[in-house]
Amino acid sequence: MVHQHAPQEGLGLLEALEDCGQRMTGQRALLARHLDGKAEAFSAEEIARELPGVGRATIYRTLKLLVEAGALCKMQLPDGSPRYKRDAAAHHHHHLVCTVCRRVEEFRHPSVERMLRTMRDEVGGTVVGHRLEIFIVCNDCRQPS
Amino acid sequence: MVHQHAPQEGLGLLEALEDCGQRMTGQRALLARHLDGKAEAFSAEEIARELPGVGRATIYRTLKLLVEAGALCKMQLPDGSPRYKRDAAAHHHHHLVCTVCRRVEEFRHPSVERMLRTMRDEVGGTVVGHRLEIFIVCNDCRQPS
DNA sequence: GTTGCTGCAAATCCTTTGCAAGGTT
DNA sequence: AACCTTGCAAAGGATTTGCAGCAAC
Repeated sequence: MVHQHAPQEGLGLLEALEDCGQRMTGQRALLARHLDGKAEAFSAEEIARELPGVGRATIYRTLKLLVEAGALCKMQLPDGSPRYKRDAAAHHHHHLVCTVCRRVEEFRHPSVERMLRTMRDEVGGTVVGHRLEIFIVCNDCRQPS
Repeated sequence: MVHQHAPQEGLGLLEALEDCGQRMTGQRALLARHLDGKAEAFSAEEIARELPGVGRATIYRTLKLLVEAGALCKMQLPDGSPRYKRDAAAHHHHHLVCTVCRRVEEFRHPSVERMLRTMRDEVGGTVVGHRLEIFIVCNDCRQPS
């Protein structure tokens, strides 16, 4: 079985910001609390809609901070539209994206790590990173014909 | 060794368009001939600059046709900026992106296929696609300190 | 009191689209 | 002739940025 990370809380996004030496403002606290509650991937626009009290610019600026802090990861759906997701795993993981409901799951699997280790040795050059997304139709979306 | 596809010609992009039943216009021929000469990945904007005689809209429309025809693939650099690349391999492959010079190579490797086969069985849901990019510093960019 | 943060609006980047005119089959 | 394609300019989505005012440290 693939190990799918539960939508656990981790450290909380506010803490992530504090750890970067950022000032603690009302907007950031609001945003962090709001995002902490999101198990699923979301778009910046969606957040702007849900938090009319926080300016769009602040939302984008804060999301970027959180991505840089490693507390969120930014990814793209198959059609290229951007989504953010709480980084439940403290570290390295990959994404499983349902092409129907657009839900995103994080996963780890030894076969992926094995592949990456192999590539590290085989590739001409130094591997500095990667991106892996697997597109699926999830069990919930596979209609019970 | 990874099998890196040489920047070979393949079928030519014009043929790809013909095969889709598209009309053969002067702009399309120009664009196809121009892209045929490109070994490296490129941006749409770059093409628009290089072919001032062809309208931006036509360039985007034709690039999209070529992507749908499978003759080009569209990808994103690590920073998210979009790039197109001639699809040298007739089929399925992955990308090696140098984070310094931004050059993109296609590659295939059995370890990747093995990993995908494993994931197909392990994942909860039906796998319908994937995206894999490995970011490197290529040998040319690794400065001879 | 500094320095950093916010919001607004304007600006940017990448791309799509409406529409009238012209090219292809 | 019928239908597709083109180009222009406007529209659109996602983000960024300039800047003045305000809040955190």
